Amino acid sequence: MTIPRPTVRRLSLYLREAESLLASGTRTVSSGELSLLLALTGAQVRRDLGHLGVRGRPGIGYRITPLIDRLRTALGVDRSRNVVIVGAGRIGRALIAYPRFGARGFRIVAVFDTDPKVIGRRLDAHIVYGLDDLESVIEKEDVEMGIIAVPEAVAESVATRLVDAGVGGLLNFAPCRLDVDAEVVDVDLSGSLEELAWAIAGRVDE
Amino acid sequence: MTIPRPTVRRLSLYLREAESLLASGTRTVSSGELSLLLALTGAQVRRDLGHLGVRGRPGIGYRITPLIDRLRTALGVDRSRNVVIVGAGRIGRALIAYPRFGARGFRIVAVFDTDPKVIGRRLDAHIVYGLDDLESVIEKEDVEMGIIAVPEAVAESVATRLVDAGVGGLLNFAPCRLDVDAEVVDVDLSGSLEELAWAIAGRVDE
DNA sequence: TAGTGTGAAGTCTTTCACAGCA
DNA sequence: TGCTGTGAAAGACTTCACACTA
Repeated sequence: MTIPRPTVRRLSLYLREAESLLASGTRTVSSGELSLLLALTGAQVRRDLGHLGVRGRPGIGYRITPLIDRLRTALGVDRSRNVVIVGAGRIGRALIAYPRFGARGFRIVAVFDTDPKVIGRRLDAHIVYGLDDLESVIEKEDVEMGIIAVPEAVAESVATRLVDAGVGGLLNFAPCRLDVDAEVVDVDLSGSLEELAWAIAGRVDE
Repeated sequence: MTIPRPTVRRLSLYLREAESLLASGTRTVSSGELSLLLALTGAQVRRDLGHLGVRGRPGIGYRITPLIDRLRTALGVDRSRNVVIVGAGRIGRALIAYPRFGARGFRIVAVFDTDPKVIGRRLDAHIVYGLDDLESVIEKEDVEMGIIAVPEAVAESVATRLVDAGVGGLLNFAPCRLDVDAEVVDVDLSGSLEELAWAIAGRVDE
């Protein structure tokens, strides 16, 4: 039972919405309600939740607590995971204390940089390590994921070192492809703005 | 001739790669070469470029200079566009001087915040404005796009003000849906990390 | 009655495979 | 010969529509 990638991306939205509904005292939600909140169709919501094996009750909808539990296990955020950030530049520093990471069980256990002026400095709760310590920290802290927030020029070499040290997943902010033997999710900031420029330019050929 | 959304997302990659090839002195590139560089298939590259009306030469490939020109006009980055950032927190500050925005013609013309301790302060080349100035600056500077880097609680009200003031496109970093009459591209940082967690958890139901 | 679960249909995207061309 | 451009096939995802049910 494999879940389509577009569904996976939506699971995150369902989880966020379900938690918010639970916080507001709601116990149960229908596919129609969720579809309005998230700008989807009811059929899509039912299909997506069906992929997870979540069953709703006709006439009622889905019970929120089991829904949240199932979403968490499906996304793999039902337990804590250790994460390192490589690159203590602007993007790296913005992510160090990003509260939503902590709320999903992603624990930033170390931050690395190559700049001697930054190494050893305290950023939020973290002392910045030199890149030399990468492998030892990853092993000691049982790191599962890495965030690449370094310049393009060194992104692939950093990625390779992370993967060789045992990291299985990379969140890549560098504007290039990472050719490594690990799962990679790219966050393409400029690409997203270009997609937006295309959309407002009228979506058509001039 | 409308371009599929998945193709649009790749156009940005082709543009990046083509510029890099041009810089290294290459004049011509085949679909096979591009597909290797970007981890796509040759057929996909040819189909994508075909959507743009770009023609290659059998036996040779695509001429890089016209390819770049065509990609730029298709993406709507063939001219400069004025952009504002709302929210001078960690994410907003990381984006103020993000060099790839400038390289694509996105000009950050103003940064806004509500925090009196930040308003009036200089961040890179920008003085932070109070939110009160939002509408006047947008009008004066002919702003086409806005970047939402504020907390979820105020994201939608900020978005509505931007759109009412005439901004046609929003890049949204807040973890919520923006229900506004404008093009919106979401950058879901936590969602991306959750997608990665799902991927390394084995992509299957336990 | 209000809402689920799901075959079947529809739509969108990718890939195949190959004629045609410089 | 090496590579394009593209019908046709395949595959992936979404939507329809409705029997079913608590």
